[in-house]
Amino acid sequence: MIEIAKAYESKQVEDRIYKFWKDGGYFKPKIDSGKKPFTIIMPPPNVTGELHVGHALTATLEDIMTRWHRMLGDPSLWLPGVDHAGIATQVVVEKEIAKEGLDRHQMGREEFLKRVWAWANKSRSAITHQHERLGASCDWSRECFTLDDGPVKAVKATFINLYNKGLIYRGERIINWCPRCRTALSDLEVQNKDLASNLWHMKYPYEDGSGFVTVATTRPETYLGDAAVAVNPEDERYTSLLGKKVILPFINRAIPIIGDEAIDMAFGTGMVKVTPAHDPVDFEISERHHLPVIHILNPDATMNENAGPYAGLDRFEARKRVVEDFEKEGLMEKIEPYSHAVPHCFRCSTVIEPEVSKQWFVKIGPLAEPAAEAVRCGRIKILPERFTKIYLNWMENIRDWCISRQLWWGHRIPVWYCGKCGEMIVSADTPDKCPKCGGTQLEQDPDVLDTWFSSALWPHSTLGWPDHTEDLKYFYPTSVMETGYDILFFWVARMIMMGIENTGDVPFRTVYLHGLIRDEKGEKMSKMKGNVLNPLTAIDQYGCDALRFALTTGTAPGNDINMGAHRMEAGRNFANKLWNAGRFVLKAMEAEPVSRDAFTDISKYLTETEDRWIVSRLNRLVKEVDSLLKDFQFGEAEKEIHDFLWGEYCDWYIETSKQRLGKAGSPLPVLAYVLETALRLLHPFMPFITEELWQKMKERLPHGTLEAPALIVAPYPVADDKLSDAEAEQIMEAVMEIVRTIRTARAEYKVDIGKWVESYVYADSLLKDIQSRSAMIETLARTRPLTVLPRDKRPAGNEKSLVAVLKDAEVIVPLAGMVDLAAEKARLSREMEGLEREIGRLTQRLRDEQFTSKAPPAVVEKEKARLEEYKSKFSRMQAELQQLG
RNA sequence: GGGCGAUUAGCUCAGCGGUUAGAGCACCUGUCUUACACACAGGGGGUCACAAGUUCAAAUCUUGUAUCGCCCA
Repeated sequence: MIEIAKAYESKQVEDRIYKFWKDGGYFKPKIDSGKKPFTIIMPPPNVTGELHVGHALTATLEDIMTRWHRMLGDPSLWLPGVDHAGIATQVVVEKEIAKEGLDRHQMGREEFLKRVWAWANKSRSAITHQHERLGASCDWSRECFTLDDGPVKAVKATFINLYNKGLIYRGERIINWCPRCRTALSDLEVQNKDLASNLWHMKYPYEDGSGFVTVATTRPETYLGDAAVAVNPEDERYTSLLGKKVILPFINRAIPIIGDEAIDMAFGTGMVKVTPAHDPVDFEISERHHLPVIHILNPDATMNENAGPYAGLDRFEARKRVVEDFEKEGLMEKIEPYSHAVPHCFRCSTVIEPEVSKQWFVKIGPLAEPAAEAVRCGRIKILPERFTKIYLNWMENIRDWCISRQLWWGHRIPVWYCGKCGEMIVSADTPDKCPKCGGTQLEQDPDVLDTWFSSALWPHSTLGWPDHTEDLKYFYPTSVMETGYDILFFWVARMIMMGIENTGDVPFRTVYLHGLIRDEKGEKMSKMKGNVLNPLTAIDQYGCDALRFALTTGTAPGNDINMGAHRMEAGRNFANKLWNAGRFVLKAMEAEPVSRDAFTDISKYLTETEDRWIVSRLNRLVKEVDSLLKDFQFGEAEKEIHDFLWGEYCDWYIETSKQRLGKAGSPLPVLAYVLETALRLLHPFMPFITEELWQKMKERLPHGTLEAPALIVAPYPVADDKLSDAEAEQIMEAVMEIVRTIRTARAEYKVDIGKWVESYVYADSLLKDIQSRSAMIETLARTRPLTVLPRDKRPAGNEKSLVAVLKDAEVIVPLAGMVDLAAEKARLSREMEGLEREIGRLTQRLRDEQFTSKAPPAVVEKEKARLEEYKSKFSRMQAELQQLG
């Protein structure tokens, strides 16, 4: 037989196993109309570059669910894909060509797009490779890109449908303009940052020269675009001023003082300037009062010709100059420090300009209402539940969605304009002449759609919509949408709106949101800080299973995760522990064959108490994991499996089995059976090491014992209550307690590791069971001779011994000459004090009629049993104390 | 300004109505015991942020306070 490596070497395993799965076709579900499928559409990562550890978490959680369902026998589809990520990718490639001293305008649209495609193709293969390294069991045959023909068709169909229904319109409204990207952005793509700035109190003289008014603003340069000064009509300070006019200094434009309810009387002087072209609230005011909309900025945020003396200046330079000029003329009443939210571009962090612009919008109300209702009535469940409120709050306060982008990379808007008659043609195919005037001078809208417009269709466009494909019929609505909570609005909310609109059904039943990955100190990872954890580096260093363990264990759904080397080390150590347990069992299997029936009916091999115990514990674990997985508590499920394998199977069962191997009544069938079941349980979480060990077991078992060709498609364990055995568990608890007690005694009195010590155990009810386990106790505790006797055989006397009173037994370790009698007495007394306190509390509680009548009977019974146990322990301790003299 | 989350052992976090509250790491002691030193055995360490309330029973539910973080406006 081939030597099995002493330590688990992930590098020797992962690529080979992944190829084995892929070649075996296990990732591709078989459509079976008799079975309910399980479907996850992967939220597509951006094609901007490589995956980060947040994507690794997404992939791990989705893989856990997919593998679990696949093992349950559900036709399971995990459909992978990548997002063209319009603005993000364009920014990245622009930076690339900037290194060559180029910009996209010099290059031209066509050349530039070639570069972006080259970039995208490279990234796509990198992303695929990374997913493979992560063990992702997704169906690569269905892999999709948002600019593939299918999604393109879906985008066009959706645009045209919505346009025809009047839900897409073109209009002049306030949008967010990024002067660096030179495109409009939606409200979601803006990040507000609180910045320390000033509130400038500027004076505008009355037209009639009778004085001046003072307005407070955070953006003094926009005075150039002012169309009015506004006060609240209720504001008694200013009612007499309504209708008067003031002059804008330096440009000498007269503007009226108007009254509008939107004005906050408490802000500044209660009198504000109104700049309709560059402020959302002011724009609304201007519509109510028919004020002129005066643009003062060029697309690159320099001042335009309306800025008079400031034309040509950058916006921040203009601000400086305006302030200086007002100060020089004594028109600056005061400048007070003021902190306020300033909008920034979420991709390039440039300060955004709110700006009136002609753009395409989605009228969102009619889409949002059914989307909100689907969550409100529970057709879609959001986990953790607290995000439901956040979702609904957003949906209920949503504003129309600006979907046109002045970018080149993306879905071109399917609209043409006739150069002759100005007719607008909305069409999926390129029209050759104007349907109105027959003109052939048609020009397509130069803009592309917001990336998130195509991602919104993702759960159905990937399955073939608008065509009525078999995939769409079978796999839609999908089961779960799993993603980070930071993407709730971008993705999930819009997918729900568009899914319902296009298909009439919700896109998914459950939304599972995970937390963000932070670094070890809890700080957000960013390239700037240099604290980014590259998943491939982590995998190289610790192994994929270790990384997956680190990402998902000991975390609660929706909570942020602090990642660092420590967590991955823990994962690696666990993998190694499991590997060595496997190595132990596999080696034994080479020496001693395990027959097939151990896997069909283990009960006939449960010869000893510990066999019944471990199988009983395993069965409890299976039940527990099942219910945790159903409840989306992946981390908790994984931890339970970890604790069982390490703390029970390795620490106790393997240890006790060593003495029995190779003899009659060998525990090997049980060792193998429990390990095989545990491997199946653990497989969704740590797929590589489990598959590798499972295959090695399969090789060492009679042909056909393990029916499945691979663990990835082996059945997930099902609990069998016939295997649970309370009696065996009680006996083993007593045995383990005895062993631990003797070990502690040895350690406390620094008994040489090689030295055997004598010990006595006195018991009654479990006497026979403990006696039958005495060989085991001897070995595990290195105690010999071990005498197990009924309590009435206990000789009187006060030899200097270490004494411990346990739940079902007393343990005496003589340790001649070493025991400090006073210390022993003190220890016993301390323990008794604690017991006394507990006894008092329990007695009182059980005497309380409220408790006995209101608490569930099981709880009352439990408390009674505890009281009895403590009382018994207490009186036995009392007796021991007396013996010690 | 509104909402959400966190506050539990030195650190990072689980637990979220029912035993005297757990894990990993770190720390201390001892072991290379024939699966594993990426390990084994043992140990120390916590008025579960604070206050009031609900309950037979609160780390767990409610309300308030404080500190930190996030989201929205």
